[in-house]
Amino acid sequence: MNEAQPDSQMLKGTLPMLILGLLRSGDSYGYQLVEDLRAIGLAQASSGTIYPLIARLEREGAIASYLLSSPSGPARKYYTLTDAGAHELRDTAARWDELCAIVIRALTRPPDPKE
Amino acid sequence: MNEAQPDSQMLKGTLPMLILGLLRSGDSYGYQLVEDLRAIGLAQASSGTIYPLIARLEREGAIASYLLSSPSGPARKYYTLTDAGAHELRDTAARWDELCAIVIRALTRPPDPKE
DNA sequence: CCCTGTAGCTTGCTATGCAAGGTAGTGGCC
DNA sequence: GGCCACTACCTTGCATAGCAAGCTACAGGG
Repeated sequence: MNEAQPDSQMLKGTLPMLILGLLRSGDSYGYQLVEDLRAIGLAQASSGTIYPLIARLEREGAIASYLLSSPSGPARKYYTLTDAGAHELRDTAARWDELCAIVIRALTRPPDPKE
Repeated sequence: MNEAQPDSQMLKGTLPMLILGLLRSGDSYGYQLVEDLRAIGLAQASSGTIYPLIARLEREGAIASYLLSSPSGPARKYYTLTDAGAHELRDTAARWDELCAIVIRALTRPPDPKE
């Protein structure tokens, strides 16, 4: 029943891609992004990871922010994907695909007959 | 022409799986494993990464080693997959599959209609 | 008045990939 | 002999990034 959770090391480098990917389907804010990540299977997603990450993405220009008041708490800081961010997402996804291909090659390699 | 290379962060946590996967097709040694990783597409694979990693895997009992003289240099330290290592490989591969599923969910999420 | 939920953020820890460098054995070349 | 290249092993120091823990603050309910 307990679904295997990807450990935190395995997650490294893929999280920015996940955030940018989520933002592609509409603007969002930190708290919501954490919940979205949990909803798609990343139970370990924590705000201590996400907030520094989105701060970095904004600093790098991949996302931009604006404030909107919340009906149930402090103001929300919404993030939107910039053109640079969309480009970055495509690049990162290409690297991800390449990594997937490498993993497949390593795990499906035929047995060495000389042994 | 230049194939996208997965960056080093993205690689974290998957390298042990790759090593164990390669060893499943036959015993090998550090130098050879580095070359194998390059052959399957990981151009950045370096001995400074692999040697500490296989040392850790042996310490943890996932692999075991034995020495064999080389026809062209110092003795080779061959590594073989233990039962624990095979088990570890299955577990890690399950976590990898789960991560792949999460990535797909994040990148193929339908656009938010409310926007 | 406190507790829960929402929403933002920081600090300190840790794991790990990698460049750089170091040692050694074998063989080829001048 | 002296030098270089290739093979083969290993270590040190650094940078990155995920995460637990903790902090502040607003809103509403008991």
